[in-house]
Amino acid sequence: MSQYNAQSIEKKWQEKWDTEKTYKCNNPGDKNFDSSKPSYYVLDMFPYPSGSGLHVGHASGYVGTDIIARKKRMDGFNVLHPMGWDAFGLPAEQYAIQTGQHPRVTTEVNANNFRKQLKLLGLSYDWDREIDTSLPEYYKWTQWLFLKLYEKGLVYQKEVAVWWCEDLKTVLANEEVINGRSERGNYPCVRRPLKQWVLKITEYADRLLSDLDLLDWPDHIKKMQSDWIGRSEGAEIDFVVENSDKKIRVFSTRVDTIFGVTAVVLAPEHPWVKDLTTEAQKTDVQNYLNQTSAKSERDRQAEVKEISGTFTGSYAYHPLIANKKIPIYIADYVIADYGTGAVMSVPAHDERDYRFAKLLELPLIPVIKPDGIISDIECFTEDGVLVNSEIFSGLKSSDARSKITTTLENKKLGSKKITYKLKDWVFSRQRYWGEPFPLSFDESGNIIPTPESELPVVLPEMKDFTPSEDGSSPLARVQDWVKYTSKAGKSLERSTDTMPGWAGSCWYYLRFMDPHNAKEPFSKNAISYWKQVDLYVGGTAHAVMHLLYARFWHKVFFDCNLVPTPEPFKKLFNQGLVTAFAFKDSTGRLVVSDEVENVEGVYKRKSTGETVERFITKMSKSLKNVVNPDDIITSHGCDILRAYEMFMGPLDDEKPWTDDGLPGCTRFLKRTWNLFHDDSGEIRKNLLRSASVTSDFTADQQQIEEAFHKCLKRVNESFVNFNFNTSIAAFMEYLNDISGKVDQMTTAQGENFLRILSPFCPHIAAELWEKTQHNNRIDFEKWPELDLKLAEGSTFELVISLNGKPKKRLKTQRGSSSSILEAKALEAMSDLVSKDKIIKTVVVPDKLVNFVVKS
RNA sequence: GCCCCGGUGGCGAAAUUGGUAGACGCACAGGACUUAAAAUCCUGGGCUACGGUCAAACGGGCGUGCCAGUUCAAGUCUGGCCCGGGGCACCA
Repeated sequence: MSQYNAQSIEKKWQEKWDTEKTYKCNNPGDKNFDSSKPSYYVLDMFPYPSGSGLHVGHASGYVGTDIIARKKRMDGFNVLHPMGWDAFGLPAEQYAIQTGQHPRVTTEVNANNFRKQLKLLGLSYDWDREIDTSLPEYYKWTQWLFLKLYEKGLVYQKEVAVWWCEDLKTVLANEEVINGRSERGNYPCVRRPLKQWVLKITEYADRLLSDLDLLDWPDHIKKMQSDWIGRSEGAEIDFVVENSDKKIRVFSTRVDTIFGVTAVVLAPEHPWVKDLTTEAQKTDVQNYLNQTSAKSERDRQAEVKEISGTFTGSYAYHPLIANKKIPIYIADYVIADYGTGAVMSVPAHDERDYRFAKLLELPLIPVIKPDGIISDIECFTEDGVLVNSEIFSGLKSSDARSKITTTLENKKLGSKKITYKLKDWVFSRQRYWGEPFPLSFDESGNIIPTPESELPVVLPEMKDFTPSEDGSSPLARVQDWVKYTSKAGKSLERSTDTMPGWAGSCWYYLRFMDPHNAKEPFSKNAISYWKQVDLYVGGTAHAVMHLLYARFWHKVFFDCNLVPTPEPFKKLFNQGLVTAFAFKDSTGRLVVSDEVENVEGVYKRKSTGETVERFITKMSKSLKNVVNPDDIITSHGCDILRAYEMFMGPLDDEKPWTDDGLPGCTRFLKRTWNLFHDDSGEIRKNLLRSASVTSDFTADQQQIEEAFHKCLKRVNESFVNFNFNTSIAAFMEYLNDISGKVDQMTTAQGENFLRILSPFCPHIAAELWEKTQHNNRIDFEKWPELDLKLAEGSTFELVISLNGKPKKRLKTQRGSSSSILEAKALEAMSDLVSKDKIIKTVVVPDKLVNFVVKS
């Protein structure tokens, strides 16, 4: 056999790895655990096993982490590289409902398909650690950990105006609603008061923000998190209402503008609106309230530019100006659940207040002047110098803020305050497919946590698990599950809500450390060895929700002494989305890919010949532009697909999939195969382990050695930023460099090449390793040591330039002194420059000589 | 509107601290092998209404979105602008 047959090699090795458990990762305490090795935990964001399976986009991230895991093994680490299923949650349930099956069944079928696909990619997971968040042996510990949050007082029940999605028949978290529509399915959502379980994530807001500094994460992700947390420093100020004992509390970051206040504005939902409305204004206010509540939340957000509001008839006293009365308004630009739901309106220095004042013809009182420059802007929103502000006039904005706040504190009319955009996390869902809460109610309505001995609270089997019309949870229909008698003999009723899909993923990375522990979520032993995730790779889609929630839970565990680190994911890397081409016609209607043909660079609809426009978008079933890795593996091979996905570009770049580059990688692996085989298809004798060794390198062997170290240098460098495209390029270059010299190649040189190839293309490397008489596994071979001298070579091309423009090149010994370089360059340039015209010479050793001449 | 990231050949892309722009591939063109094709191998290439020449070799000029600046030297640094992608969006 001589031809490179990817499929048979890959099948052989995948079966071997499976039965041999080559990539099994031992824990401290296990028989084969090597405690002398340091740990490395590299994790993919585990998938929700969808019905459509993996596409080539998922594969690129998984291949990337696999390359890193394999390299780390060769660097002598114990590598934890696991995979599992994020199986609970809305998408799984929606899919089950659509296909008329039970989610338990679809989840299993889909997971089987995913596992099969992942194995076809040759990924070196320890499959013994596979987990499924929807199995009782897993969610028992989700419930157990939830009770830790409960014990810490971080769980409460509250009647809150929550996002309700009529189509999904459930409550959604703030993070799950985008512009008034559900993130999943894009259905309209409305605000609705419902009693819900809520987690006090706001108690951790400050730490979630400041601990971002500890993390090696991409800046844009950190920024998205800090924007979401939305910390702002300011003050709360009380405005005493005229003829009343009420004080309206407002929040402002611009206390320095307080002397410019011309109105106090409440959100329409503010609880005091009714009380503050005078008889004369009653109709106006009622009309306005009707008008705003009729607007759906979505409309309110869409009409950002339009401002509206009305007068309540009441007045409040300015806290710092004696006897000055300020009118009280209501307006829907003020948000009820941010800050205090009320603001002091300073039209001269705030954009929205300005528009509001223009609309209602309120006066402008400028109290801040730009520092230095004269400006005639009516609404100046930046910091400056105070004017017209009694004793504070002349102060800079920042100084004025602290001085005025102190004055207000002394008068007991205000205080420093930090406000967050982050809200507490609405944690219950009125759906079936999730973890039941380990909480019950006794006859007087007290909350009774389920004792550990009675965990898990098993999700009851239901034939019809569709959401209820009235918004109550489907579990409420399982009466004999809801009502039960506790071991202590009390008759109790269970909470019928389930946890959101995020619950399982809040701690799965910890379970992977000790996945079969029946006594605890993870052992002290395991967590103190693995500590935290060293490298976490996934798409940017989870930048806010999953990553914020998991950090929150982890911090609670840290406070409970369950984990040794304050953060779960040390380094985060965002793999770029692999997109695909799609087509639309002149009316903007989508045209499925298989109806389109390329006629000399113009895309046309096959049936009509009409020109269509190509654009780039996510892969989706409906556009028929999903590319499945299985197909490429069948037609080309897994190693070829792996090499190509990496060769397409840096791992964090977004890129559209095309087949165009596949032939290049196919040739690359064929050439690799042929490197180890002679023309008759026999394995080359000089590369066998038993080949005789000569003491000195021939000239060719020396060149092969230099080419190898040049290649190794680039491959090593690609592990810094995961731009593995340059690794593949370096391999190809190596093959070009040594072509014609392969008869001379030594066994050790062949071995080294296979070693550094193996993380990228593990099957062909394993096969050639075996064929060259090695009976161990290449996967645990030591990664070769770089010899920088060899990598750079003994000579270089000296560039000689004139006024910065390269003119000549000279092969030169590396390490030559500046004076030698200058002399050589001068001699070489004698036909172009005479020495007396040179006004300056710049010499960069091992690089170039530049002569500057007068023009 | 605000914030972040990016813009390099026909295409995907590469390029330490500023120091040979276009590595490595794809596609393309020419050649070798072949009855032929596939496969394989070799060769070529940024652009140029410049000089040169029958043609070429060769030489010049211009080139990393645009304009300016710093520098002996700019894809890389600085300022302004244009385009594309992403995030946030009445958060007081």
